[in-house]
Amino acid sequence: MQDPCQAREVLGIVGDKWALLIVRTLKDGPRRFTELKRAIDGISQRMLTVTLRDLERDGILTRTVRNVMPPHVSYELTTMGRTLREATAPLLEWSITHLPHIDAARAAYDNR
Amino acid sequence: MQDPCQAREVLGIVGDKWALLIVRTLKDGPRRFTELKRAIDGISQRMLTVTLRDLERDGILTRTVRNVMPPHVSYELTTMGRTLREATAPLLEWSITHLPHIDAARAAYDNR
DNA sequence: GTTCTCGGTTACCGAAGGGTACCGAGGCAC
DNA sequence: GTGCCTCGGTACCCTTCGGTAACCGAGAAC
Repeated sequence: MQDPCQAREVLGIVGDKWALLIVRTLKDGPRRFTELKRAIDGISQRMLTVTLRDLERDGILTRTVRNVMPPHVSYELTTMGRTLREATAPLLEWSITHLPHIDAARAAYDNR
Repeated sequence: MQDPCQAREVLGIVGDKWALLIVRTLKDGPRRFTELKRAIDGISQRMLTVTLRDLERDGILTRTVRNVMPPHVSYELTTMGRTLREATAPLLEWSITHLPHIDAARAAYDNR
């Protein structure tokens, strides 16, 4: 790993809370906008729109519009997106397994 | 992975650009404040202070002060911090190797 | 005595994050 | 007709994030 400082700007994108969760949710295939909104608890409509747009711009996922009414827009990981998914999986797993430890550490810190 | 939504708040911490870079920089042992500042190109003094404090609070690293003058403060990963380091390594590596692809995708998107 | 160092803290302020209300067009019930 | 629903997205607005710059205190170097 020769230049971690150049990675800074990339981390600004993929090291985003919502981006990580979106990529994770798309791991099993394409999803529609509203499906993502329902699957990712707590994300607002605006943040979903904005983050999807950013990820599309960066080539992580594709956006496919079918011109029907009501609108049908589906999002799917690109090849690069799938490699990103693999790279982020350990971090997501870590977050879930260590959530209680972090809560405990934080409580201990705040009681000092 | 049963509850990705609870992971959201954890990701708010560890999925932070600066936190990822700090954890990475500490992988080879303790570092002093100014060493970190020099190693992590582009971080401001304020963000280094704030992020270190958050990571200490969450039990990712320890802060050791030696009461000498000039001050000597060193930061070191905890056991949990080292497991986090392992979980984030793939993402950092991915960021560095895919930086050019992302730049290209973004340029293509913006030219549309 | 002036200036440098380390490891911060604080005030200021612009930029970015993020929630809510609203939109448009078709379908359906009545 | 008239309501009201859905889907995907935007406009508005407030709040937090985060960079810059100034300051600190005590020793040490010049």
